[in-house]
Amino acid sequence: MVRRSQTELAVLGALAVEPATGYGVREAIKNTLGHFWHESFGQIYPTLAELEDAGLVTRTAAGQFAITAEGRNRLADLLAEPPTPARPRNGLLLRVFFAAHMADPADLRQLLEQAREEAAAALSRYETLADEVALEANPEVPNWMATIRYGIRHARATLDWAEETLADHQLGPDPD
Amino acid sequence: MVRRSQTELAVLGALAVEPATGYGVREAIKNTLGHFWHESFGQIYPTLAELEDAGLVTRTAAGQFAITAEGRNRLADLLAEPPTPARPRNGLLLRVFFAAHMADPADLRQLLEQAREEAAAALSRYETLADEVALEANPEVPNWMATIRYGIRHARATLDWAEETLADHQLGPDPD
DNA sequence: CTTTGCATGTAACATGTTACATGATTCA
DNA sequence: TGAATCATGTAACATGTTACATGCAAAG
Repeated sequence: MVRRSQTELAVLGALAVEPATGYGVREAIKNTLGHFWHESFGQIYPTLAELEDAGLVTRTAAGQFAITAEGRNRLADLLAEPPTPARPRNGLLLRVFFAAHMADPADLRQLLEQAREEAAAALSRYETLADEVALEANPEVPNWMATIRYGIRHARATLDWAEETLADHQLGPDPD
Repeated sequence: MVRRSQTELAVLGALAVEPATGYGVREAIKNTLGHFWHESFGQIYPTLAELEDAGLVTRTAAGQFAITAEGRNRLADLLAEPPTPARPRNGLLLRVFFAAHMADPADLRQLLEQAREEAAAALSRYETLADEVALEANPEVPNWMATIRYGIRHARATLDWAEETLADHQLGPDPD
């Protein structure tokens, strides 16, 4: 039984798409799951070692890790589990909530403007990503697109909220 | 210099609103910041002890913790810092992304339905909360409302996404 | 009088990041 | 040949949760 079930899920999932080195698993996660998931090497290598011990992955002749039949079963089990509830920790909202205690009201404006810029940037990254993914020939594409659509909706929610809140505080949009 | 800057910010912020016991700080965070922030006792008590050592809070005669002038300066400094970027870890999207490897396609449907229910429940909690907060006589109310509006927009984004995705997979809404 | 809520704290554990050490390969 | 990228791993640290121990006060 391997702990770290969420990391385990991410690693097994990545290897279910295609075999990869530990480095490659991290690249895969960074490039394709990057907008909603993160793993560091310090998590990936120990997890791969444990998965190998448990017979859920093996090393191929080419020096890559590949998922085993047992690994696929384990992956299916993990996918059926409800997501572990993440405790909320939103640094942006924490600051907005206590904004009355800021030294300078401009601090709030800057915070909101930065949130707006980041959301706008995220939005255009998602649009590009959606175009790229749509071209791939893979039965998993609909699911991948669903995660991108989630990103788009939430980025737009943040963008609209930031603009609304800027207007609400009569700080107005950046005139430059 | 106290580490744990985000916990420090949450605790100082709570005490800037009004003095409280350690227990009360946790209640305040749970009740008012609950939808976007979380702290456990294991974080709060050591942080309060460090804040006291640093002269940022003191114990009142009534046995409560109160923020000092230095504490308010520190709070203003922390509020001016950009939010520490949270590494994304969305267990729902992780499962959706790898849904092709689920044992049973109904698992995806169940996942999405649960996300939809949770978002709907969150939405109605926010509506209630907004009504309550609107009645409070406190200059911070506009900022508090802003955080609730953020919650509403994001809950609605999740709700719409879940319904869209359920329809997309031709699984349809739950007929019961 | 006993249960619930208020209150404080710690120790063990789980999780996760960062910095470092090391070396092969590729490409300019 | 030198820089960048691929590749593996560990150790120290930071953060955060959970379970436990303890006791008081209020309410029923």
